[in-house]
Amino acid sequence: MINLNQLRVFYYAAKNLNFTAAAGELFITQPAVTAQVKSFEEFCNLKLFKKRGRKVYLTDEGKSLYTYAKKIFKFEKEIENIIDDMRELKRGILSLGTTKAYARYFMPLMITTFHKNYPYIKIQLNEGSSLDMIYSLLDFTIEVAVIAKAEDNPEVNFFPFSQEEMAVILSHNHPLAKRKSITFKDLAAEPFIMKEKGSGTRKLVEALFEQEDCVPDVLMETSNTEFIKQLVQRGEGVSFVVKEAAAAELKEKKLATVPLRGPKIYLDVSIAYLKDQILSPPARAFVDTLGKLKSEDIHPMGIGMLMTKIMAQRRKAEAE
Amino acid sequence: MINLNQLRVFYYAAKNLNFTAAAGELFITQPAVTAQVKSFEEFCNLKLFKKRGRKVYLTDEGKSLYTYAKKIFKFEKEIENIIDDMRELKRGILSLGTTKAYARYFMPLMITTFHKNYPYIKIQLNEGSSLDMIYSLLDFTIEVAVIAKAEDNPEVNFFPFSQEEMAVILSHNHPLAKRKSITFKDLAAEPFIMKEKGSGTRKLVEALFEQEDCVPDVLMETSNTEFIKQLVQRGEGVSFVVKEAAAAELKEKKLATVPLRGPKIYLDVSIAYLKDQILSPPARAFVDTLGKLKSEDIHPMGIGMLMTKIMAQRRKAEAE
DNA sequence: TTATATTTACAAAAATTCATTATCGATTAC
DNA sequence: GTAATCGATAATGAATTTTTGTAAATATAA
Repeated sequence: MINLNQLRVFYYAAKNLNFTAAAGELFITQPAVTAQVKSFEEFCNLKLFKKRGRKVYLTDEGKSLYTYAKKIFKFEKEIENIIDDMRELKRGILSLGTTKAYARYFMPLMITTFHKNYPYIKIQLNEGSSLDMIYSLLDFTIEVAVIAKAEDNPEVNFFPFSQEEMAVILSHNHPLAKRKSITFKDLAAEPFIMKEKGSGTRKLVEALFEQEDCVPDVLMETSNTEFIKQLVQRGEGVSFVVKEAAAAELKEKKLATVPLRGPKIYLDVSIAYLKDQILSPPARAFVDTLGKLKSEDIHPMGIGMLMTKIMAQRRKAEAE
Repeated sequence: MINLNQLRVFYYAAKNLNFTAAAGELFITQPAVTAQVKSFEEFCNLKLFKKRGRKVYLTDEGKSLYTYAKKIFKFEKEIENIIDDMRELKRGILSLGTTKAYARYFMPLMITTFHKNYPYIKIQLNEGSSLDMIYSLLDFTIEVAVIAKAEDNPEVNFFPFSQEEMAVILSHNHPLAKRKSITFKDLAAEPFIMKEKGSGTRKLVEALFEQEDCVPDVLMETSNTEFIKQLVQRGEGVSFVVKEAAAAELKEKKLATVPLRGPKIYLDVSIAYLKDQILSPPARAFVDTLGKLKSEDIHPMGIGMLMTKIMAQRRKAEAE
């Protein structure tokens, strides 16, 4: 195994053909160069320099080694640049995970914003239920997840980030659609389209039914919110979803909603990442970006408001 | 400047994804690996490994660095091989210098013999007068010269190697050609074709004329022995050359020779290289090869005898 | 030519880096 | 549940590297 410190000193000495100049570049003294070159020559069992008066030349052997040493120190310089780039977020990978709803309604904007600030960071976005994403955190597939706190996990930190208003959705001609307000007891009598296991929404729905001492009549369960909306639209059943996810259909009167009796229901959305895990610079930057949005405002704030806010910030930024 | 020792430890740790195994490969203990990796991470200001239970993984940043570190240590291995090759004479350059006469009559055989023993060593053969070759030694163009000791030089070591018999050459119909023997006094009366300045032969000739208190009537001087022989053959003058260099013409009766009165005259041929200069392995090997030939025999021995001897050795070697 | 500056070599001492031992805590495998 | 595996930590000691201070040789300039 070569002593690469000796090789480095040899390289600088060979480059300059002057030990004193090499010492200057290496920020050491000249005797240190002499000593290291000597050690390296002894290690190689080869003379690498020949001296004539106070001038220094490479032997043929020295020339051979120099051409290879050059390559090594070219790569060293590359590595230094890469380290700097990674530190300064000019290079890197951000592995995110989120739920389908967020992926569709919120992440695109969030990510383009992030990408504008950090244009050299590649983004990998994984989708799945909140629980899936927790597993992905645990097996290092992703570093940060934007999910509902579907299930607590001792190894994962959750930082509440936003609250999404939920809404009952019904087909437009559904009998309940005419009511002023309803309760979960009412919903228990209807076929219910439930989100899949591991979903944060499902956990919330189950809790709400239980609160009112009733059980949903689950017609089917799926992870696909688009599918849920279509089934509800056809009058196959009712469901309870993030309001923003059905905003378009509600506006276009394809779906109906009725307020629940009592306070509005929100789905807590959190930023999640592993406990005791130092985040990579890209992940850190992403979390900070989200954190900044949150800290400046009062809750509850859902996707809709956040989007409005982000758009406003971007317009402002572009105007400057 | 990266601490390449730290990079090496990182590389082995990343390769194994196991600090203890890396320690084993590096012949150090595991705490040393932990410490070096930690130092390197601190230097980079980046986390390079993530740990889950007692398993270790690379972060994305670690993966980036690993791909580059691999390249560095691939080159390190190459350098190690080159060093070994150079030490073991499986690679290298032999820069020789010699006179035209030797280059033509002796070196080809000498070099093919050397090349058979050291097939991977490239040979660079320079030609010139003995003095030219001394200058080439001094400016590092060549490392070893096989020349006459035309001029002593305080920086050059001369090791007598062989003695070449000299001969007066005359045109076949030259009046002196009929004599039983001649002296330099006789030659002083004839137009003399002299070798160029710096030539070992010239130095010898001048000394011999001086010994007999006369000066040569120099018709012309040249470095080209072939040219000398042609001029002599045409009867333009006489000359004094290494007998072996005119062997063919003498045999074919194109040239005549007459013995000098007194003992035979020899031109001393030496191996020369710089004083206090450690020879490169190829040069060392070449000098040793010549040295071995010399030490086994009694002087005087000229090119002709040496050639015979080398041929005999080679036949013997081939028979084995 | 002499004086001056430059450049490498050498030796001893100082400083720094590096590795080891011993131990702990966490995790995994049997 | 026990033993084995693996990485982290701290104190100690060894090895390496660097510096300081000269010396010797040789260019450079006056």
